[in-house]
Amino acid sequence: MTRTLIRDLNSKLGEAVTVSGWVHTRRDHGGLIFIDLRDHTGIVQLVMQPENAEAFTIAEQARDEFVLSATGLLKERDEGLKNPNIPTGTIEIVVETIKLLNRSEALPIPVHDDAPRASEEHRLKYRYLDLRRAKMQETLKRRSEYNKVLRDYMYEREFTEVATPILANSSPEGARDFLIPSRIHPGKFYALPQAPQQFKQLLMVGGIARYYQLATCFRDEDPRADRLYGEFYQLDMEMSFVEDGEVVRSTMEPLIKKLVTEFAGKTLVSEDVPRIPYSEAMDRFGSDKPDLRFGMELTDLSDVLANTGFGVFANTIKSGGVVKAIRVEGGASLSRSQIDQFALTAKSEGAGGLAYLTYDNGEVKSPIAKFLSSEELAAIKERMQAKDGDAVFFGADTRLIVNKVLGRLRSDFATHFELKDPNKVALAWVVDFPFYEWDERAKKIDFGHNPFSMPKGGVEALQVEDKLSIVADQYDMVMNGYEVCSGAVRNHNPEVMYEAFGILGYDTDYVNAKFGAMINAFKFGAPPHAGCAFGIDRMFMVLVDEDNIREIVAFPKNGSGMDTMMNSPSPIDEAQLKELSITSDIAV
RNA sequence: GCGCUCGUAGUGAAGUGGUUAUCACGCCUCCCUGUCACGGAGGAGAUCGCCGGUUCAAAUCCGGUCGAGCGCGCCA
Repeated sequence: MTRTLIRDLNSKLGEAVTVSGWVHTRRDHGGLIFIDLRDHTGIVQLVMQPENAEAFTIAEQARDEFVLSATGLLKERDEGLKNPNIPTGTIEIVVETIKLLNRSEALPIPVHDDAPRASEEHRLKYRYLDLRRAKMQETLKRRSEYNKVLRDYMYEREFTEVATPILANSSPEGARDFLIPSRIHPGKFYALPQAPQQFKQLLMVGGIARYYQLATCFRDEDPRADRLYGEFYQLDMEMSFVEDGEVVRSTMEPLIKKLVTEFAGKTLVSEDVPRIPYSEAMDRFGSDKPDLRFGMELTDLSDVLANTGFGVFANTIKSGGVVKAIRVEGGASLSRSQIDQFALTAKSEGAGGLAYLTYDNGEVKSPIAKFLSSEELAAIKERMQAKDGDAVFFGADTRLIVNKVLGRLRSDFATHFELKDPNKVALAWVVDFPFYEWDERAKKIDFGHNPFSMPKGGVEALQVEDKLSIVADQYDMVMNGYEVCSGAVRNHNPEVMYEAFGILGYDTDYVNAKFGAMINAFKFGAPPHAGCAFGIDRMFMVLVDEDNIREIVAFPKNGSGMDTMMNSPSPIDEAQLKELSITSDIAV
């Protein structure tokens, strides 16, 4: 008899049916056994009665996660026996025959969603069992739907999906590469692409005016809760002959809004997606990826406190630093030990300490209040618009450190006071990233983001005295405090490339050697082009309310870059290494 | 590479110097004909991550080490 999916049973009442799946739970009453059988569409109750000895014996031996195929009469349950708590609670299958398709040992981790969840370490080691949980089943299904939305949208707008090479070339800029030794060319290596950046620009030169790809990207950098180790996916896209805003406003914004409202069922904080210059984002929010679901902006108090008697503030300002503050609504309710925790966080971000004022019953309370004049206290209250119940937290240091510390605190306070509404999504474009940045360790300037973007103002803009003031025609999209996209108007002019690298001290030979394909291609009628890439794992994570990116990937690497289930990475035997002309003592 | 937190039966947790290390789920045996996280009786299962130290006494305190999570560095 053909197998029926459990979700389709309702249309077969009164018929003989066959269902296959796993033993979800078994309830043995001695003279009557129930088994809840689970397939990928649902759960149904099987009833085994002793009159049917063969089936009854198998049911007696069955245990959790045994694999069964059962045939019997599908009937509506008698009144009083129905269970309104489950979708198939009004029906059951009175079993005639059972086939035991496979057994299962006692489970190392629970498969039921209502059981306490095992540690991530165990879940990843037995991921194939973890994936049986309804939550994980649902997540992978949603991910598939999400990918379909992306593909359908791009296809409908006449973007051509092109696969670019996985065996690519090492790039001198950016993250660490994964290298693949070449067997045919001893001593030479492929690299897995960190992004299809150069290939997609070459596609523009190749006349594929609208390209996209759900591209696998590889980077050998340490992971985070929102960053996978090793490999991740981008919705990578590029367009030729685009006018200002065509990539961002007319093409990608509607897709992201559709994902937020239709796919995720969330509300946009603002239909209009603000463009915030990088420097303004750092100043107002202390972050280049600010969460705009809440305010709590950073306020500069350096002018008010320039001549204060509080030495820490005065000395900071005198030596060129700044004093800024955030007002935390309801912050006066924080206990001393809670504030100590936030102070610890502030220190971990580079602060010397965490000064604060609390407002209660018309009074200011603070360990530092006695160092501040009444005029200064009044000015702070006025500037911060502080009222009873609030607290004001200060950062005093270089502008860089103050922004970093207060930006982190702003986010942590918002989490503490539950200001991050999971049903809302705030989008923003952060624009005007610096073309060059000062590399403190190397004591030289380097590319800020991406050597392939166009400096705003073209080649003339590169002539200015202060190279750090040059702005790139480059932008990020921020979603609830997560960077989900990076894009740019590309540089399609070899002269600008040479000039941009020349400022860093690289001559044309260097550029020709490292980016020969692009430089050559640009000499043969390269169209102006622009594009972007969305980190689609991370964006999906935000849309489905997960705070760890490994939760939305079937087989992620752990925090040490290992797959403890497959035991990778693993040693390679001597013969394989020899074939790759790798001679060393690393073989085990 | 650095910082913070954690490591106790198969799983998840409790135990912060002193009886035989506690509980829940799971597992094993037996009983049970309407349960649905079935119920009842009994049982097995832990060198408290590892090494060293302090102490009359260490799961507990100290040092080291290994592993995990989070953060920093890093991520054009």
